[in-house]
Amino acid sequence: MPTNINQSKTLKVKKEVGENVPALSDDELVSMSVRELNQHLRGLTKEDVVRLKQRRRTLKNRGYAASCRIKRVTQKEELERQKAALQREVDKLACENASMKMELEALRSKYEALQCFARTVAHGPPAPGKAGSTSVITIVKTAGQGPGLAHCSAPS
Amino acid sequence: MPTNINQSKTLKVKKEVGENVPALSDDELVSMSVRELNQHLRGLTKEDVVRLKQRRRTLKNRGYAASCRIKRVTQKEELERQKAALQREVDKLACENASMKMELEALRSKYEALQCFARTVAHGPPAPGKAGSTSVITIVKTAGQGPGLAHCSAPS
DNA sequence: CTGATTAGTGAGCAG
DNA sequence: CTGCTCACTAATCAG
Repeated sequence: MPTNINQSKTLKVKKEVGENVPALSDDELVSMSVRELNQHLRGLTKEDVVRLKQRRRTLKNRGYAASCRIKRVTQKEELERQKAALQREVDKLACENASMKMELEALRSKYEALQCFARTVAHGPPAPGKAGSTSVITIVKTAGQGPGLAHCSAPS
Repeated sequence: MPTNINQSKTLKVKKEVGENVPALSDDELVSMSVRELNQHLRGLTKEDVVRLKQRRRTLKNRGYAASCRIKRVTQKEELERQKAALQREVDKLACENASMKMELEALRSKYEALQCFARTVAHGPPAPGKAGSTSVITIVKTAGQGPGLAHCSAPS
């Protein structure tokens, strides 16, 4: 609203001064180089020159303020984006962590079972009771792994 | 600047109308209940009432704008705070993850070593060579753990 | 001088 | 009406 007022005022004044000035629009004025501006400034009252330059400054400021607002929301969005990415990474790591914890526990069980078995065979070397050793191996196999124990359990 | 201008104008007008009104300050006017305001409104021109109410609205708006800006920066700080907390959690989880990975690998080594040992004793039950079994046990002990293997390795 | 930022202001929406 | 937010403006800062 105040912009329109200022604009119409300025246009009026310029039309009174002379019709060779095609009543610059805001867009024209704001996107004009300093050199171009000086060309349009020829033959104007010192007061009009000041007025026009001030209008240009105001228009420029309007754009700066808009940029500032856009930048503000952009930065905020960027922050939220980074936050979301970090949250995803936390979830991923937590998941990996949980599965590794399970894997570790399973391996510990297998290890203890194998330890039991080792103790058994170590204590009774001359009499490898088929029932005892086989049962231990069976339990171990259900714990998860295959090749190592399977190979180990193979009767020789 | 425009605020001061408006203020002085308003004060002037009120002083011209009557001296019973103690020339309300901005703070007084803005922090006044509607009931209190109505008391101060008695005996004023309809125009003055409108002017005073408008000034109050403007002052209120000034406060609202300030609140809005404070809220904006507060929210931004909160976002950054949360982001930092998530980053810390990521670091913590990544650390845990790495140490668990190492633990898992160590346990796997121990497991394989024990597997080797078990195979050895299973293959040669009647001749438990002290050197062979002891050497395997020694290797396992360097891998990390103590009690399980130590107990297992105890010659019986 | 140019561009960015801040506080104040009115418009306008939501409750 | 109250409170909040947006766009605009002038003032002011930084380069």
